[in-house]
Amino acid sequence: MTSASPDSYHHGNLRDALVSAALGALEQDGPEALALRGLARTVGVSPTAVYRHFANKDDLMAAIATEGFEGLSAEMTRRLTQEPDADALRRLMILGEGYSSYAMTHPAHYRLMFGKRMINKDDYPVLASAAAHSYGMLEQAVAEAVQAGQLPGVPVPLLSTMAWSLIHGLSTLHNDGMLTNPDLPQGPALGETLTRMLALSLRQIPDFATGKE
Amino acid sequence: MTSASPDSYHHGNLRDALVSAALGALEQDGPEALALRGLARTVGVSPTAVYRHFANKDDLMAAIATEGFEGLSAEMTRRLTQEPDADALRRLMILGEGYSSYAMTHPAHYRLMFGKRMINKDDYPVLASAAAHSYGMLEQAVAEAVQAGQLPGVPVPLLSTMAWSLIHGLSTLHNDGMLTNPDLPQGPALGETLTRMLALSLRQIPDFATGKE
DNA sequence: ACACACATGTTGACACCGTAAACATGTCGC
DNA sequence: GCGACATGTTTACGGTGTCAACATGTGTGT
Repeated sequence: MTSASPDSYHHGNLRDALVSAALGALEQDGPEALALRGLARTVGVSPTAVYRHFANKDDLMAAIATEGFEGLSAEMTRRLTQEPDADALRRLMILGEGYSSYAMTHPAHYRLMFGKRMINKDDYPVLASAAAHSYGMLEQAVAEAVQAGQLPGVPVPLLSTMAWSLIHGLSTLHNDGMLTNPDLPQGPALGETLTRMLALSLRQIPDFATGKE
Repeated sequence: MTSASPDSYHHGNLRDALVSAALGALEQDGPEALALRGLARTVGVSPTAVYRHFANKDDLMAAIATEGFEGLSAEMTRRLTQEPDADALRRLMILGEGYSSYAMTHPAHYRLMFGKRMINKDDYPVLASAAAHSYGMLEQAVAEAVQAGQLPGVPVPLLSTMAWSLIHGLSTLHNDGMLTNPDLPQGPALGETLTRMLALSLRQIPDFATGKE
């Protein structure tokens, strides 16, 4: 182990420096512009030094995506602790607002997190687990709301998938500039409004909605 | 103009051939693997011949994305005509099912359609208009359902955005392999179920859901 | 204290990509 | 029939990810 020796041959902490540089470059130029050689350049190291810390570009991106899901979970947790007395349905709203807010304030990072088919490919189990944890927070809140009688007895996976789809779709459409209608609330307010609409409408969903007619 | 002369120096219909090759390569290897040189190779033409028909790679991708939105709209229209007597709310369900079905059966194409920030960039107005048309079909069905009293008097852009977000989010999560819960309906059935849930839950949304509390 | 194993960083090379400029060839209108 | 123009080719450049071989420090065991 080395304490951060700042110069000369050995960098000290290249891995973290590369990830930091990547996060910076991400929101600057978008995920498509991410280049290993570019990162090496900004960190001040030779192009192939990256391969001492990451097997390849996908590996680097998986690390960045993992950090993204961790940040997403952290933001949701942070908001939950700010409102400790919220009931289950309110917690679901808080999660939705936190989720969409994080996604909308880190558009390039969020896009990268879903950019490649790296999750559940047996490779990158750490990433898969970080992603599962973020989704698990949503599902748990849904399950608790069902148990508390605040949501109907529709199967929890269905309700959770509906919630996740709405929040994820809203975030990506927003980040892709597809929601340009001026009558719409802008920015995080849009996430709040739609999350509220979702929660309140789910309360009333009839049980037979899941069956064939 | 040339009738399709099949050989020799002039290809006859390089542009269409390139787009076709691109569509094939898309679902085969994913949108990231799309390469102009690769397309030229499969079509049997020199690498730079592409530039006689497309200004650059973005231009080609915009054309492909445009075709995607047109196919999406066509699929939704096709399903509507199969059930001409459907009321407004039922039409909304049909659109949702058609949308998600198209997205899930053309995952790479659908990803490309939202892959780059090409829409609404003043460039590619044809693409922007094709995308707007697809969304417009949803919005129109929502508006008609509101007028028919089948959906509450919540502002139409909000309801439409909610519907679009849910369907889009569901499609992308599915295509990214994020919906692995075995208790969930698989494939198009998932789109049908969630679309039905959406439509039926939206019916019950309270008007005050859009306001601050 | 010292040597050596190992982690880390570098150099050079290769194949691939997007794209521009200059050139070749075929086609269509006058 | 001839010339303008559309279409396709060749060549070239800088960029990328990645591999193999090499260089350089650092920490550990004796």
